[in-house]
Amino acid sequence: MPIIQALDRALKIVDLFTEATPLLKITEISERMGLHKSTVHSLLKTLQLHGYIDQDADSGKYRLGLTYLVKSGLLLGSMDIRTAALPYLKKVSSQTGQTVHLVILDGREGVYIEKVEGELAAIRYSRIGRRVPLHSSAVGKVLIAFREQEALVKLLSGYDFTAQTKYTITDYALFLNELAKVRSRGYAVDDQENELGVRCAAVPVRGYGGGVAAAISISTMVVSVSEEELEGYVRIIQSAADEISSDLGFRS
Amino acid sequence: MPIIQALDRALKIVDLFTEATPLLKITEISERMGLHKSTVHSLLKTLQLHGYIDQDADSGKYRLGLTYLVKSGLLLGSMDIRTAALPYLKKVSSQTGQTVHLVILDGREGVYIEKVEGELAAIRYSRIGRRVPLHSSAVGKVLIAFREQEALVKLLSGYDFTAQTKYTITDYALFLNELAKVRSRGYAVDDQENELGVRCAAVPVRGYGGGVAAAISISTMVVSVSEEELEGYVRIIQSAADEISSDLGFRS
DNA sequence: GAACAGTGTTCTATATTATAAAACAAATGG
DNA sequence: CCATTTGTTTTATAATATAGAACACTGTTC
Repeated sequence: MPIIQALDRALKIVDLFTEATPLLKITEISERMGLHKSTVHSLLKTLQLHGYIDQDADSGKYRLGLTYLVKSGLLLGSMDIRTAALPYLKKVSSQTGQTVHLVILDGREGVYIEKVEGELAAIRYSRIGRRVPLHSSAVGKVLIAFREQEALVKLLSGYDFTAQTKYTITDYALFLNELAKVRSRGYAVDDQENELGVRCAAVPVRGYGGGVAAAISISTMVVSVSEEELEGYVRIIQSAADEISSDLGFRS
Repeated sequence: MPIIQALDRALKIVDLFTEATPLLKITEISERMGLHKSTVHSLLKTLQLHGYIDQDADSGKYRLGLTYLVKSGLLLGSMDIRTAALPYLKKVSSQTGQTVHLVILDGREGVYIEKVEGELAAIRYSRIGRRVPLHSSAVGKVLIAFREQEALVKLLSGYDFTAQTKYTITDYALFLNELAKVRSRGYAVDDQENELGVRCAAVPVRGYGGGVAAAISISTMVVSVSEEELEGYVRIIQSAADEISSDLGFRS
């Protein structure tokens, strides 16, 4: 097990910032580490670049950076939503026999963070961690439909509406129209827009703050499930999503 | 500004763990970083050593470690207590003309995290970040007096009762007795036990959870302030501490 | 006010250390 | 059961971290 000295030293330096000594000078650090000033300086600057430490404006001393807050929030957030959702996803899948997904927004794409395969359908293209376009998927539509107009415009400026199938919406105005429909109905549909032969529906999961934290989708094969049947499934994933949202602390 | 490559790469790797992709295989990481597997492996193992990433038990995949939670808690905690306390410390100092300290526990020592000098007294030995023994200071006594018996015994096992002055309590049993007195009175006194000519009083500041988060002390010169006057000061720092505790979310 | 001790920073040489290739083992899957 | 893909270990080399020296800057002390 080879240990990278530079990295190891840097993380040990960070450990020097305790409740007792939240502010440290570069000289103090080099003394306590038994390292040269210049060595410590280089390590500190690199840590600072990533926000692991900050430099006090006037005193010039170093303190722990906000990256720790950011990453810990991320840690808690993602842990919660998956563990909260999984039992409900399994329930929906066993009720319907279809494949169910949990997807969150990452930049300008959706990302599958959970998948429960149904007995009836075999959806191949999805996999946990895999990315999915926003404009060609039900989950993608749900993930951005409820955002504020301003944020939405910014997100979609320069967006690449590449056609995935012949049914994919490739026009900006048409897509905005589609999103308005999603808002009014409360759920999104993708009718072979992402993959031929596959029709999906998706509903939003809301987090503590009320924002859309994730989307749940159900994927069906057009040859075996009609549009009417899919609408029935929508009600099922809707109530599952509501229960998950409630578990996450959302009150409507 | 020289950037340490190894450290920079390691922190970039950590950044790959997003809400969207909380679990990553070593191969995925090396692909996305454009680095060799073995290089990534070494970096990961070193990060893991410090708890910045964890390895999933059965899948073998990596995820963000709990160190982020620990350090962010630390960050919030220390930031809150100092900013919350400072205005009250200044008020006490200007009211009394004496020097006021804010001290927290770090291992088996107290550490000054704030100091407001009074006009009348010039306390030389203290300084922010400097350490003070638990057994010879009023703040030290307060910091540990309200801990549970079990934790207290563990903390004091093998404790070094070095005499700071001829008045220092150097006996374990006598010290436990002193701590009992602190608990019953609600405040602690150090009568030239840490420095000849200096007499201090200290009271606890309680955090959100109810535990003793810090201690506030007032330091006086024995030649200018009588024991009776010091008792008057105790009431002043007591109410200051209560207000700070309240600001920190403590409800009695 | 001048000398001084302290600070953080930049630059440069060299020698240590990170790096990636290869070889290995262990698991996965068709 | 062979073929892939995985994570890990080992090893050589070359790139990189390291610390020394020199720098500029601040604030203290006499």
